Amino acid sequence: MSETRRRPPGSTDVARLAGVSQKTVSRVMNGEPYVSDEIRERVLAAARELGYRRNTAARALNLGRFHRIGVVSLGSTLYGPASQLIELERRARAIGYAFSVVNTLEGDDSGVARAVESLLEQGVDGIVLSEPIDVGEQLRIEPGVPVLSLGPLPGLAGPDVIINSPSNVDAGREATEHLLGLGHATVWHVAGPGRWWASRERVRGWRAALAAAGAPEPPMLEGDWTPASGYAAGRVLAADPEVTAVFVANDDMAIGVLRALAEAGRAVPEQVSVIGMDDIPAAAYLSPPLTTIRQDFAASVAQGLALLVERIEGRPGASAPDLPTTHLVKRQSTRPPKEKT
Amino acid sequence: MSETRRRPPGSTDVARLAGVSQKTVSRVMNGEPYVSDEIRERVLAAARELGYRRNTAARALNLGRFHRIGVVSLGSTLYGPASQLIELERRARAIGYAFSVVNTLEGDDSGVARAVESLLEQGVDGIVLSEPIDVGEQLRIEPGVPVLSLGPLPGLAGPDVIINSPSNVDAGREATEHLLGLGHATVWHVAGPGRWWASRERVRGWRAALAAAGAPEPPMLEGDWTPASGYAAGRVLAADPEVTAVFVANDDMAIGVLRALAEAGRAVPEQVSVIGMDDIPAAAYLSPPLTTIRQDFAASVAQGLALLVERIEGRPGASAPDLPTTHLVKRQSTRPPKEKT
DNA sequence: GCCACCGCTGACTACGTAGTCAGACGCGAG
DNA sequence: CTCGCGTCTGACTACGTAGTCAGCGGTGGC
Repeated sequence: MSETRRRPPGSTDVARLAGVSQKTVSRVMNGEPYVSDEIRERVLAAARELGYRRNTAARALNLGRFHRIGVVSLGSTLYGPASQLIELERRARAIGYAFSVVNTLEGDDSGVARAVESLLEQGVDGIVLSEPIDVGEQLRIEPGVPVLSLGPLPGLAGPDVIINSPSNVDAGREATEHLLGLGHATVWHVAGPGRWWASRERVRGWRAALAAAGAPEPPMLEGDWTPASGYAAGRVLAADPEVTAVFVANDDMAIGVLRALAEAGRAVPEQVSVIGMDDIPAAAYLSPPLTTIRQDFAASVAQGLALLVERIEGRPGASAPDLPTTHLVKRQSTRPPKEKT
Repeated sequence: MSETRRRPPGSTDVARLAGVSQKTVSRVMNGEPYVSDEIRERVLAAARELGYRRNTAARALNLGRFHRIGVVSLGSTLYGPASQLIELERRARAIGYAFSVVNTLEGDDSGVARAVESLLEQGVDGIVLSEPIDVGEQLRIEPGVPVLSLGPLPGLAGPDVIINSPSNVDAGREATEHLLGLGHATVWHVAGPGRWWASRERVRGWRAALAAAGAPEPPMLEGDWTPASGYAAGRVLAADPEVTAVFVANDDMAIGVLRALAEAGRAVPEQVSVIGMDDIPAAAYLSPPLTTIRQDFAASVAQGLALLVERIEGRPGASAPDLPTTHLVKRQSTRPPKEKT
């Protein structure tokens, strides 16, 4: 007569088997003090026997917490965002939080707001905006749910908003300084989409480095992170003999730039130096192997999540220092310019 | 006297404001029939005013369902797996399911079992094994939670297991046939890691195509999906003048192979044809642009998830037909072999 | 010897939702 | 007019957990 369709065992079932009260089972499962070793053992044995597992729903209902953080991602397969997402999951799980993702399509303006709403509906204690891009509307977040934005975002405001960003300005500066340091008169830039905060920051770093060196600022090209857009920008650059050094805002676009330069017969690095960013696994195996800037997502993500969880759990928490999270990987796509033209 | 720390409004609060019973609010929120239009409007207005949102925890507790599917992923940034993951999320959300991810590190043998356990703990109605790789132990899944494996997996068994795979055998066969069709005497193969089901399937397709054409089967090389491992394999291939055609199991490794061949002075495609797999965005911008096999994850993922949800919800469901989900993208890295040596 | 206190345990209850069941009302058929 | 039915609404309850508080027995101080 198995009319009960295999309802998973509850703490009451364990309690019955162990001959204790339901509350005692709860105490044991939560590792609370004031339980004798003998009873603790008996409860654990009973739990093991029944395959007992705490019911998350009941727990969340009672505690008012889900122990879950939600992430709004753009759903791209780009190396940078993907790495960051993986790192977020790793960290979240390490500190005892489950991990939900909602992807929004870039270009869908109401996407972010809808994604946030969807996360709130499914129940999360905090939200991470993984790749901050400008959204058309003002983004108003339900008070009570802290939001961590991995980069500042105009239009995103509220008492529960935390901003914590990897140092993209530094990255842009470092790339540009590397090329200037090799002796190039100036450095061209193929930027990412202007809507992305990360793009704009890299541009700022580039500008800052040029200004500091007193180098003229060439017109900026803009891509959309894809090799195709890099290729388009590369054709423009290849047509200009003045161009001797290019900072491309990610490695994928750099692949396109490399291709365009090769097709135009502009040798890299002999005639044109190219530096990318991200250090994708393929970077070392391109022709030529690509000099690039690598970001340490692990550190910045860990720091951001720590801030978020502090806010969620209401602890004060010492705000960690800003670590340097970016460094140059020298390969063979950059070198000093040829003597004179 | 705001001693209540902003407890989110519940259906009772909405009911009070609308002057109806809590049960009626529940009916309205679930779109049940037998509610007069007037009351429905009043309830909706009250809900809007209070910013009411159904409490997922209470819902899940009552219904015994979480409306959430969990995915065990390998946490790699590889294009294929990443695309598949994004597609999974998209589909899951489209059919009303929330989406949890747990990454396991490859090589950690107990990783998959632990990841599954972690998903069960956080509460999911179904589990997807996104990139099936061999696990050391037998994988025993808690009965009652259906599991969808995106590929068959030895050691994975149980009444609740569903297998649904993209056609990797076909992909391997198609790649090999393309090269044979161009006139190559035989085709070498750089495979992915043997632990991955996808690798083994592609190998099977390769072998089948060779056998069908009566072509000799050269020794197989094995990489780990990375450009670095492709480079290592490429050096071996470059040293053998017999090699005129290579099927590389993914585009990333193909980048490494291309690099190794270029360094050895073996021209692609003049001396050696190379075909990859995945059609990563960069494939069209390599030197030379890479011929490759593209998989349609959208179709296979949608089908697999549909099967899983049928099982979860206990519906019978017509099993969809196996769609062809793979096709050849011809670019410039393959061509007929030179006449004689 | 009495009381206070500590260590341990359990009864009771709240959390927010939806299922069950019963009751109220209006309307048409007999 | 009455009966029956269909439409609409609400009271009550279960779901599984953990917080609160009370109670029990033993021990040490006075």
